[in-house]
Amino acid sequence: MAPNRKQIVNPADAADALQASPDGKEAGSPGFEEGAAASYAASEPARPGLSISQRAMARPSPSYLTGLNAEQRLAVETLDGPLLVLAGAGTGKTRVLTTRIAHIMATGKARGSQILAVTFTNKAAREMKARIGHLVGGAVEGMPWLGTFHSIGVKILRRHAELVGLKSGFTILDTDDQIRLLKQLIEAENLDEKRWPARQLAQLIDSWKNRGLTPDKVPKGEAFAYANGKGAQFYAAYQKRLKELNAADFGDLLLECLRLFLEHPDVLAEYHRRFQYILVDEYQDTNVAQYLWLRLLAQRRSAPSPLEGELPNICCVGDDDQSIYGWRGAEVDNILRFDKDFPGAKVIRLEQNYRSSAHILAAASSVIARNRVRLGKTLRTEAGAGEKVGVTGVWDDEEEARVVGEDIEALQKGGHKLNQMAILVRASFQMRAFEDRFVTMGLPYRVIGGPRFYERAEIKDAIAYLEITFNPTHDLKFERIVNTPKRGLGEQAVKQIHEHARARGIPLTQAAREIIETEEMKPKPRKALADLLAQFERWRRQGETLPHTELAELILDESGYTAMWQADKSPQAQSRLENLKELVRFMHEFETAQGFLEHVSLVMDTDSGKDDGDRVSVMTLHAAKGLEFDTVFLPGWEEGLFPHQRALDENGVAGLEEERRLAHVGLTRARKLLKVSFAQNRRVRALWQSQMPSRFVDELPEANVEVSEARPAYGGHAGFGQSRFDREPANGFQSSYGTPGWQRAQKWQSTGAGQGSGTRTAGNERWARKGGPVTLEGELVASSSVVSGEFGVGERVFHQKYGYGAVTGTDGNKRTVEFEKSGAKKVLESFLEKG
DNA sequence: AACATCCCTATTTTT
DNA sequence: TAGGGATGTT
Repeated sequence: MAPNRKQIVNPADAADALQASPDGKEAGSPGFEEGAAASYAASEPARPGLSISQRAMARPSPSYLTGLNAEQRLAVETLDGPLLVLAGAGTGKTRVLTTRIAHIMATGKARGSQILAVTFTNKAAREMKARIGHLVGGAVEGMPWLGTFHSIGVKILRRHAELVGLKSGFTILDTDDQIRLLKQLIEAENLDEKRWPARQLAQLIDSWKNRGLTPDKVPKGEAFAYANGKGAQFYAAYQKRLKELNAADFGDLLLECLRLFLEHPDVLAEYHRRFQYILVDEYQDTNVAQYLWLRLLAQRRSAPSPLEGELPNICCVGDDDQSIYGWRGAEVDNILRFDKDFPGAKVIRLEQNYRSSAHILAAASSVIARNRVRLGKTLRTEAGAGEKVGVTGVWDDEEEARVVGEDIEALQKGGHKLNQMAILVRASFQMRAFEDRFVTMGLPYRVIGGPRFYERAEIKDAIAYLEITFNPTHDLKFERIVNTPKRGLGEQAVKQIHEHARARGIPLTQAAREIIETEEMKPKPRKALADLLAQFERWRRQGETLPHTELAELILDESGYTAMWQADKSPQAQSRLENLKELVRFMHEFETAQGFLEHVSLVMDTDSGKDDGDRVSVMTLHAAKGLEFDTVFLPGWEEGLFPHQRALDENGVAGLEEERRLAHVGLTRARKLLKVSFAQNRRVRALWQSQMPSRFVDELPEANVEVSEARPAYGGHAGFGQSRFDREPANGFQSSYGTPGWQRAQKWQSTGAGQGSGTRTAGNERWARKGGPVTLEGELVASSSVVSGEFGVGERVFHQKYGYGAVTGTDGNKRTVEFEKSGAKKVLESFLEKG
């Protein structure tokens, strides 16, 4: 599908297309907060309470500026004109952003309410609020325009809803609703839903919206990507339906805002006056629509004060090397092009890394340096060399999980907190092996990301009940729960309601109400429907008096929804009930049901970030962006998995580079310890595949890597054909043997419980390790959990794979053994047992 | 309406 | 292989 959708429209062209509407009368346009705008003038101090001398004293070095390095400080103090802050991983990006805001307010350049600060996630917005509050020493109530693109979009849209064909109370559709709606449109067109899935259309429409394309602007060629050219028609029909339903989907929150700004320059001008400073977090993740939105807001034609130049005060912070969301519309190009989009822009690079030790940083830098499309940064650290990056080859995913599990246990014994360890995978199916292993080990872990709270069916159902109670015209929510739990309103009944509604052009609930007055429907469903409608009505009345949380409980109860799950004997039913309780608990944080619903439709993370103890985190690389851990495990570095084959197939070099950025994100999550691994064999769907180590493994510089055991003796094993591990055994792999790192690895590999030598350099940690990676002689053997003692020459030993034999030589942690059945082999001592 | 069976698909995922 | 969704059967 849409193979080259990214190439077709140049964002800049799209911008021009959208800007075609006249624009120029905002200069003296009357009205909105004219007076207020005047008092907002930048020369006026925001804190008139401060005397000049007080402010002057604060000027030399306000306390919030101390501790910033030179480049950070410059980024904070360069207030006027466009500024791009290229903030490498771990360089204090959020600190700069928040300090900058504090600085703007402290210097009296603008008040909190005149600053637009956008983030991508609610989490980021929350964090910024908290940190600004900390800096300013108080509440952040003064920053109403700090939020996600979407939440700010909604806020603006609600104020001017009528101008784009909505009413202020419009609802926000989630993906389910969106697809249900499209399905109906597709059915109405008598299109084969099999051949043209609604899901695909939804994605297509999303991608158009991401690029700021309204139905009339969809490129001809792309419209043909769906149903032989009906794509754009469906898009237009869909938008029309949304307006009828008084609803907007996520894309609309931005796109309709854009339309609003373009069609109503006076409204745009109002925001021009309002926003004296604009700050954008994670700029590398913006899509075209967001870019256009920002550009419109930033490019005010008339400066509010003659003292201010024409240059917009927009500051974008981001890192092109951490752009990993291209697949969902992000345009790295936005950040790459910043200085062209905003003439006169200054660029400041934050290159001082405060997170990782030198080996880790060097490894990460070297990998990302292979990307051709990047602005380029050179990260520095003052931290010590630290540990080299561990690279391990293992037999399969099971062994990988075991090895990681053992490492974690050893670290834990050495006093490391599980909270400071993470396993970052490329694809979520990889998590399973780890979960299985951790469960058997009894190792506490938590999975981050995964199916989100709000995406769970029971949560959506509960929300649908609430929504339909307060908003009877919400057809999609009605449909969702008419027959959940089953109440005899099957396909037939729903169809009947639908037809009536369509014929009369009324919402479903109203149609239902009319139908039950007639004899049209069979008695049974008719009664069920009448009961349901009566319930809606009753709940609505009760909602006027009951607190919303009690109402929610009542609804879940009386609707039979809770009972439905109680009766369900599937294993997940219990957790679903838990989730419902959690939802109600969560509602307590809101004043009203409406407030809750608004929040839920936008902020779909519950961030039940309760501290549930010391646990290892397991998550995808994508989910890890922005986080950091002392120890990071990066399993599954295999060609096809990472870089993912599909990224390569669908996006070629660009896809590879995004995968490489993902690798870079993963590597830079680690503070002290980083362990990369790859398996020779992995079950991909049904069958076992032999895997080749990822090219990214080879891109890790020799000098910063410590290979622990991975060389198969014969290159015949398909998996290793082209890797360094066998391409250049002499100076590649083997050269590591002499390094201190390698010797250290040997030491802890051979360290067992029965042995006293588990201590290791670098700090006071003790590292104990049973078993180890087990690639030997091209064959892999399951390691026994039984830990061996020391075996000397002449001792009779047993090996799980090769059987009995006698030790004939020693080499570090390896033993040469003359096996009775299979001849001489060199094996890791830890796999030997007493014979 | 409930249950069985077939068929398809299978990275990453915020809002 | 597994899970979900759609279709078919009782």
